[in-house]
Amino acid sequence: MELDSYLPYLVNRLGQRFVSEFTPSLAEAGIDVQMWRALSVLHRHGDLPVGELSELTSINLSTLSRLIGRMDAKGLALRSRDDGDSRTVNVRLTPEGKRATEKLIPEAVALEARAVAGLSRSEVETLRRLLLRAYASLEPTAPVAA
Amino acid sequence: MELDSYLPYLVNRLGQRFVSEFTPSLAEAGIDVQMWRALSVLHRHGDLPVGELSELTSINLSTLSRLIGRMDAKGLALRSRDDGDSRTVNVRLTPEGKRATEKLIPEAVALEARAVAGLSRSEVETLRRLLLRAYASLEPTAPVAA
DNA sequence: CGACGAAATTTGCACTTGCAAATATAGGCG
DNA sequence: CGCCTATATTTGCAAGTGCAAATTTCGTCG
Repeated sequence: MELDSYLPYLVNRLGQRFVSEFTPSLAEAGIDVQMWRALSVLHRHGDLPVGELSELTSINLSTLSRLIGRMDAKGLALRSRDDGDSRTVNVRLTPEGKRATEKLIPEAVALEARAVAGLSRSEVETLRRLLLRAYASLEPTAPVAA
Repeated sequence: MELDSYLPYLVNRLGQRFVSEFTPSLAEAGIDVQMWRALSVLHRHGDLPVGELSELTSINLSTLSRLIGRMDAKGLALRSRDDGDSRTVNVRLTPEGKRATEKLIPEAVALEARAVAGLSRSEVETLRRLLLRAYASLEPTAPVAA
């Protein structure tokens, strides 16, 4: 195995760099990376059940459950039992959560811009598409030729 | 910000999927993801000072220090003060550490293969190159147009 | 040579994490 | 309607994690 061209290595290394570069911006707002992930997904998708939020953020369910507790305590998000199926708990951003998220977006955009500074527009598009395809290809539900 | 095409999101999501898909294989060997990262980098590079290992694995120094302790306890790696500069501690795989790593490589390769199953050889190459360039572009030492 | 600031690593501490077990609610069946 | 299994979420527990402070050694300057 050639580690230097091993895809999981390259991907996670870049991911970690995104994290460590963004952490300082978040820290100013008293937010950590996991919380940012939840906030940005909720901002994009609106109310979500805990389980779906877990899938969309790739945050472990039990971890997420406690994270939501912290977001609640900070006044950034709320829980409410679903009307239809009350096994389900829906999470929603508070206005303050929305504001906090939007305040961070410019920095997030700037970070991405910095990462792709050396790439052409079409290279960026290519990168996105390939990441999406690799991700889909690892879908746990239907990946292997069963 | 369009989250669904936001690069840090796509990258970290794929990275997390690599992790969660590989974790079971590792668990059988009593190894966790961080330990695997250290093992594979040491396998590739040979002896390394803790600091360099930290950079190459993207593992926080203090975390890594303790991780090395665990690897030592498991008989997978050894520490030794550097001959030249004894502030430096070098980490080395034991034969058992090397064996354990090599035993896992086929599964790691298979995972990568699964991820790129839908991509052509040249698309995979493109993906690698773009990841590398984005990574380099975020180099903390010389990134911003100062 | 002894003192002083820099570099590499480790440790104290408070908090987060994931697994597995527990809880809460649904929905189907006799 | 009550019971049993499945689904959604939370919690107990035993680690793992990162920041900042402490430790160890180095290299230089007076």
